[in-house]
Amino acid sequence: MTSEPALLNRWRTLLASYNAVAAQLERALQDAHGLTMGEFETLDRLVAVSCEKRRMQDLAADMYLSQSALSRTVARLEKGGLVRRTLCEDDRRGVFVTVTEDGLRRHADARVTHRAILAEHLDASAA
Amino acid sequence: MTSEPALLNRWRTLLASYNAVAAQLERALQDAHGLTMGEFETLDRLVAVSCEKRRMQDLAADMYLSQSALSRTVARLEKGGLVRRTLCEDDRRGVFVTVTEDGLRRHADARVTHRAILAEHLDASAA
DNA sequence: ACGCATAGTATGCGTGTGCAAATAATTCAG
DNA sequence: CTGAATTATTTGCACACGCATACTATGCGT
Repeated sequence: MTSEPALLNRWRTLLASYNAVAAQLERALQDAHGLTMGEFETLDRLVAVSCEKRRMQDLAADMYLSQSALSRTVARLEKGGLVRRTLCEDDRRGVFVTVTEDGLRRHADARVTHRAILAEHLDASAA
Repeated sequence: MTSEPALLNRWRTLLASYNAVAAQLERALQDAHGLTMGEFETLDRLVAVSCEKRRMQDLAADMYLSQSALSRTVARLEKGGLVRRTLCEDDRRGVFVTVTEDGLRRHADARVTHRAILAEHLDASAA
């Protein structure tokens, strides 16, 4: 059990760190690659297992986004041609999501920016 | 200088911790007190120096919110009667913000919820 | 006094989000 | 085999946010 003021302190630190980094990330990814942070994180997770198709719910599982937000995020990515949604034949309630060639390229580019921002702003706001 | 995978790891952790706690906080504060996280944080900062009036810009300084967001947040708080905006006589460009009696009460109530959520969810997602 | 650059706040606009309800497909009781 | 309960995803809606811009008030040079 942690003391109350210590908890508050940790929260304030977390809040500050997160917002500092997130703001820069959002801005940089948007300006340089036209991607939301959520869109990039989604791509990042998809690419990590690009060998296999992933269902929406699998994606949602280790994402901080709500199901509805994820649905729309994938929709945007699909509209941009970075991702494809295909019906799951086994269980037609499910939807498979796969990264396209374009998606792979955009992700590779954005990844550089992403890492750069982390290196620059995550150390600065370290705990 | 930190290694690249380590940075990524720290970021993922930060992301997860923040979102876990923030989501619960937002929900709890909203359900129990009709307050946004931003509204509560604003109140919290105002109450901390309730002896003195604070200008918008002073508030903005140690807040993660943009100026426009802060402006609207204070506007909402004012509409709810938790806060009062008065012109700064010295420099009439500035606006002073003060907490009302109602604001103090609501904050005191919400503070309990706030601390409880932190205690419950901040340790769980500790680094 | 006048105009011009600057500071402090507020507002129009578009966007992403979460919640709750809707839709679509599957499973299971009877 | 039919209808209720369940799972997977999408959509209607309202809201908070950031950016760029507009608006008001100071300060300063002339």
